[in-house]
Amino acid sequence: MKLYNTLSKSIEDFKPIDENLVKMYTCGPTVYNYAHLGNLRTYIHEDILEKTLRYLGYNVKRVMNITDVGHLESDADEGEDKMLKGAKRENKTVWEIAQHYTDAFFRDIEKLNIKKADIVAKATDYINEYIEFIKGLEEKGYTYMANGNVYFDITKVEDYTKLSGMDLEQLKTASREEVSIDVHKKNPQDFVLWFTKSKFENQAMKWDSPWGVGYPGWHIECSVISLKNLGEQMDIHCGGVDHIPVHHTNEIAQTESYTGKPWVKYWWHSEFLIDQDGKMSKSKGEFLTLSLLEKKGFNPLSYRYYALNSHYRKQLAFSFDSLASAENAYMKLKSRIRSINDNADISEMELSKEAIKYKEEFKNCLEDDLNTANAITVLFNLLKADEVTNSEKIKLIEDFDKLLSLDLLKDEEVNEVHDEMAEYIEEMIQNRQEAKKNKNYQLADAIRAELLEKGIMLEDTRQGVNWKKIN
RNA sequence: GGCGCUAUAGCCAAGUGGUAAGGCACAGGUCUGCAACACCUAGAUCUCCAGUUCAAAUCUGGAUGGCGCCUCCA
Repeated sequence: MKLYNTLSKSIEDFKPIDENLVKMYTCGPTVYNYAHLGNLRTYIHEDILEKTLRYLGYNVKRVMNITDVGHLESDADEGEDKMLKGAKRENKTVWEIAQHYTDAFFRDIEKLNIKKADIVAKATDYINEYIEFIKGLEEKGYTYMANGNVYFDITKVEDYTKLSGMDLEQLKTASREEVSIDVHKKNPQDFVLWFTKSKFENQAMKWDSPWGVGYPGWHIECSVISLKNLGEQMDIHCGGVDHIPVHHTNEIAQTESYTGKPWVKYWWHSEFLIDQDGKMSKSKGEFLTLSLLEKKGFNPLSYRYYALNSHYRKQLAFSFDSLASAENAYMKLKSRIRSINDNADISEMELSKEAIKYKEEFKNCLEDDLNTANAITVLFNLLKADEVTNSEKIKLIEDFDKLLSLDLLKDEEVNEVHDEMAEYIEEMIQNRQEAKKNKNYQLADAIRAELLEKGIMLEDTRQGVNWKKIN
């Protein structure tokens, strides 16, 4: 399998450290608000990555953190704590906020058919481990105290910017004006490992530590949670591109300083979903959520289809028009599959050479740095293929859908109506057929119009009359 | 101010040296009393300029547009 590695800035052959187990870490959500569509796009592609590895026969152990301890707006200890801000807004304790949005997150990913990570770790469950970790860094001389906070000294690290490829000298001299500067830092890139100074009187999340009562810095959780659950080295670390220059860079600095070993073999980053106004951002306030899509009548899986139709390393510009077009395509795809499903004999087990060719093509697309758009094209080509039998098609679609997770073979119960209603519909159809036979088309059309008004659409097919519920 | 990504038909989007996948929408057709469904068919020389090459959307240089990062964010 070929995979792009941010560390080398090139596509590499994927070879896990231990061939029997792929260790994978994915940065999870900060639970002070709902996940937005951009966040979810990343989780969809991470899901594809994990499922592709499993599809190719690897065992995978995947860890995801839930950030439930407050992040500040910046290391300068300014702005507002996010959890606290959420709590104030909704009149709840920070713990309630965290629980509420954690639950909402898992509901969202379930609707999108995203597999839950094997291990889901809450940041607040690892406080003692953070303290041990910071102590370890302190003993090795990587830290300093200033203004009550414990800082990591990046000048002690060789090649601090190896992931981002940025030039530290340039960063020093040319920083944007709006960025507030923490005067206590020796170097602008130094970051806080443990805070004891907080401007927020009612900061609810506090723990005792050798440096005083306070709370952990925001980079530390990913390092410690991964060390605890995956050991000192891992294969793939995932996240959004925004994490490259700061969060992941700092994770590498502290983790490799702590263990003295190279940490992550492949860094995997997903590009942004952008809005008409640019990047979608939680802190901007207004943002698109999955439940908003549902309110507008979209199927969550249409969004999954939409996301899979583009590449994870390319920005995607979101619009309701293109989502609607994706939903249309997705619904048509499902209905085509349903029509072949009706006359397929699934008991047949052996796949022909022709059918296996499609399976290979599908696999090749995913092995090519997760080219999901082309994988879907293989699916469309399969549907059109004359040389493949219907039962083989169904078998292959079942196989593909283990990965795509678009419920391709699942029939929605769109036609669920009361028995009385069903009887009524059948009766009306009979009446209409009768009218048609008598060439009374006016009556036939009137019946069709009447049913349509009740939300029932008729379809005259070669096999007979079908009806379906709309809206 | 610095770093980086990107530009393909009305829309979404693959393709990274050999003469443009796929989907949606639209149009034409088959079917149908009509409509819808389904099926078939048609449709772009790849932002612009210059260069490398027998050959470029695909490599190089430049221009222009869009976007991201350097602040918490996927």
